[in-house]
Amino acid sequence: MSATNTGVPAPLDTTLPSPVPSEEHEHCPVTDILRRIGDKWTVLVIVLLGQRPHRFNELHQGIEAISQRMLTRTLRGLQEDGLVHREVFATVPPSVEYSLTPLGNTLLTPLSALATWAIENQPAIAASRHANSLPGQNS
Amino acid sequence: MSATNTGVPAPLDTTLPSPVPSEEHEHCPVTDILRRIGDKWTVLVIVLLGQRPHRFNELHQGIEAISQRMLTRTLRGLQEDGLVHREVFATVPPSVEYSLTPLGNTLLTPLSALATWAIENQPAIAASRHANSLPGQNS
DNA sequence: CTGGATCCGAAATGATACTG
DNA sequence: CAGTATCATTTCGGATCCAG
Repeated sequence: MSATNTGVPAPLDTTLPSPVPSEEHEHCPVTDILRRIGDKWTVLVIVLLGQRPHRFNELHQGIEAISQRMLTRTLRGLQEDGLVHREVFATVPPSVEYSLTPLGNTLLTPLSALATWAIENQPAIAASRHANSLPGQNS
Repeated sequence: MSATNTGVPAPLDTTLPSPVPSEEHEHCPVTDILRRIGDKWTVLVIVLLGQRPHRFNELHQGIEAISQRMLTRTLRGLQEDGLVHREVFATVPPSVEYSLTPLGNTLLTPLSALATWAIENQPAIAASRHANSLPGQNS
């Protein structure tokens, strides 16, 4: 049933295209993208690569808390989706340079919007989270 | 594999784990938000609630593929962060209405930007993902 | 220097039964 | 109707070893 809209226009200043296809067979691409960039390190890698191309060890040292395995997995995932370009230089020792593809570069725009929102509202979220986690001792 | 539990007491999976068990390293709020909305169902719930308030079963039937457990956990997480408001009506039978808070409503703006990007570039991503997964005879 | 392979624990998710 | 409790499965993430 796609006609769930009973003539009630959403009074929102943001026009959501229609990210809910209401089809259990097909999942919306929004969820798909969120599942891709919603992991622990993907966004950090994208942001770093958005500044300039990095080599493997540059990324590894730039994030510092990521393991080699997760860095490789993250880059492979981004590369598979066409967001990151991998170029191997047959030097000695070998070096691999990672960079954002044009497609990956366009992701920086909506990602920065979300980042701005997160930074702006992080105190409010932290406050609400902390308040709801505590038992109501005062009232 | 087999049940080789080393006497681990059954953890209560319905209780939300402590957000910060100890003096964990402080990570950027962007990653924090991505970890929150990057799960499997949170965005769908936010979008549905962005259209209009929904009751529990409305959300459950609107998504259809989510289990009661995950719907409850998703709503609890959003409620804890102050993005979703929960109002109980002491009727018979009881009904609970969920709606976006003003803070949660502001999330729709950057989320719609990301949704638009995802819908726009979903074909390109799917094509790249499919091409790289195949043993294609490229170059 | 890059990164694949393997093992392990933790967390997320799903299915189901039960309850006020 | 709106959850909660429990269990099983999958996925995620880290540590380590090993290879080109």
